[in-house]
Amino acid sequence: MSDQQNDQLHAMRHSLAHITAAAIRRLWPDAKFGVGPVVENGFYYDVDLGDKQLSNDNFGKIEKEMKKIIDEGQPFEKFYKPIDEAIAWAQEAKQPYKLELLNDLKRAGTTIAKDINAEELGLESQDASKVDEVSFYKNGDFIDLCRGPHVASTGEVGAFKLMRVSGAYWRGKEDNQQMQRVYGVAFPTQEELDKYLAMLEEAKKRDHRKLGQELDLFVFSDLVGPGLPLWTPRGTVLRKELDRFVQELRDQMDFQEVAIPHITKRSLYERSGHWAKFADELFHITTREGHEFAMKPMNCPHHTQIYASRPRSYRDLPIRYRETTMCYRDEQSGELNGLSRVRAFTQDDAHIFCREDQTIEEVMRLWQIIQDFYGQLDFPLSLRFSSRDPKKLDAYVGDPELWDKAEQELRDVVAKQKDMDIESEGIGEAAFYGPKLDFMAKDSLGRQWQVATIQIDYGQPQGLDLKYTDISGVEARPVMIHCAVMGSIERFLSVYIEHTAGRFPVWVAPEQVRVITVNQEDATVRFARQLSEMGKALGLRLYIDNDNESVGKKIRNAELMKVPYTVVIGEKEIESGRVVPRVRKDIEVSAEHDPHTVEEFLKTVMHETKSRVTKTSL
RNA sequence: GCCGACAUAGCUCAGUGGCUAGAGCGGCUGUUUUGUAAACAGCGGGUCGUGGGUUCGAAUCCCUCUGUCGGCUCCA
Repeated sequence: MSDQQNDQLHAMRHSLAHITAAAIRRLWPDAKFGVGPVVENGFYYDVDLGDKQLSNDNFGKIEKEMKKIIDEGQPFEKFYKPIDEAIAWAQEAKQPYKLELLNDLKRAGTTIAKDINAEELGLESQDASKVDEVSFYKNGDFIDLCRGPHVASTGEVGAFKLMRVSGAYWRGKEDNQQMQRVYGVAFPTQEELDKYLAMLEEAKKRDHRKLGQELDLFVFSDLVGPGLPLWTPRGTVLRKELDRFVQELRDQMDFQEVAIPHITKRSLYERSGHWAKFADELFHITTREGHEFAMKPMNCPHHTQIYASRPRSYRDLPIRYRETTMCYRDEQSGELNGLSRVRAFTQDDAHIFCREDQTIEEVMRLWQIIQDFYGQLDFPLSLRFSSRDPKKLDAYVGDPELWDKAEQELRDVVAKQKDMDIESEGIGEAAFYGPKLDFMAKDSLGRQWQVATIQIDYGQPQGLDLKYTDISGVEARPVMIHCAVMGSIERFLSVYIEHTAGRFPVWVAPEQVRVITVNQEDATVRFARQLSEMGKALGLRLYIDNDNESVGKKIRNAELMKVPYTVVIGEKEIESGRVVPRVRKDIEVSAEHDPHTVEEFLKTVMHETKSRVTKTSL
């Protein structure tokens, strides 16, 4: 899409936000309005209707009113008011939220409280040198404080649909009044809107919570508690296979596996800095003797204590630890969501302790692991650079100079990588101990998810007083590099399940081959068992369906479970000793479905498993 | 945590103040021995999420708690 088209779409969506507000005001004249910006795929408007609760049932009415306004083809007119007149207008119109914004504007030269995103308030271009004038837009009798731009008239806004209403804090602050946020999506044409809505439908169909249930991958128990997924045998296969792949890639880089307890005395986190920052999010434990412990919310402090257990020489570095292990965080109940946000999650974690002169090379090699992993899984990656918030420097541990150094090192690594560039900057999204390179995976529906991360950390080695002896016999401070490839396996699987719609490639599939018997005769069962035993000897995951059901029914069941290969065993197979594998429909088949000997068939499946191919060769 | 919606059998769902709460699928039993996406019959299966209230009477109305969902806030 060209910039011009982009600007046009932005103006359409922004104009629709105004039309939404205008329609709401026609229906509820006492409505108080907050802000109404453009967001991804659409727009929203925050409103305060007093005691009146909006629900989806009201959308028909609001949309009808919006369509009237659109049909009226009201021109959008821009005009300016001196700031004091604007304030008088807000008082007159009984718009306390607008009044607050205008008063801020007058006082501080900006409406933007330091802690709020300018774009979201829709006012960043109300520039400080011109505080004596504020821009307004008017359509019909609806006037709104706004920087624009808008389309020429309400008749030019394309296709839209109101989607949902939800609570939202005024100016995004938890202590503030909660308003009702009306969301809409909008596109230039009905076709594009329909396409977007179809994508949402598809996303709903492949929702990992739904597929997790249907494919028997994981469950939640009310007795165990929210945010604590339990993995079934099938789901556990996914976890193991993916993790094994990560570890094989790491083994090429000489990582050593370590193991740590899942709790610690509070003193560790006081030293690392976690206690001060995250005490509320820790699961706390008090022993019967009154000592305070906590469940580990991450692994780095524990790992540092293995490093610190003996004197280290510059010759020992880099020391590379890896461990796939569970962490526990007391997330707010409203934050929990399927596998994407849980209270117990598994990190495929790694920590490197190295000399400063080794940092860049180590980061580059970690980067390679990440690329290999996501390349194999057919995920395009993009890069996000997460740095300190320059306004909240006290929220971080470590010397500011070392932070600058760490951020520069990460940028240097990016500069050396030919095939990827920083796509977005997450200012204020760094960890409290160091800046991050975050890798975003784009799934098959075009959605982006943060997955892998590489972090350079000078803060914790300092706080925990890690050292080594350098070449001149002097004590030196190692650098710590954190790297997770999947990040949280739970979260990664939520993405991967939706990316594949549960149609996992053969090497990941919990069940690779289903053997279906035509009847329950001895010879049939014997042949099926033979095939299955041979497969298991090769390390394959096979399951025999010998139920007293029609072949059609058993095929259907295998299809529903998205098993990649199904073979039917009956008289023909017993006589010929050959099978005709049925291949899951999404898999591209290069050859005809020729009969294979059992050995040939199993060998092919094994080859696909060992070399982790995504497409089948049968 | 906050705002709102929702919670009926293992699953998907019907039942909006009035007989003993239903269906399909799944489960079990029997019949059938099946050839590439659903054989037939029978039988089980529910403290209608929890606790309280209103009422002659509550799955149904009200409150509490728990859980789930959509957002907000948060995310080492």
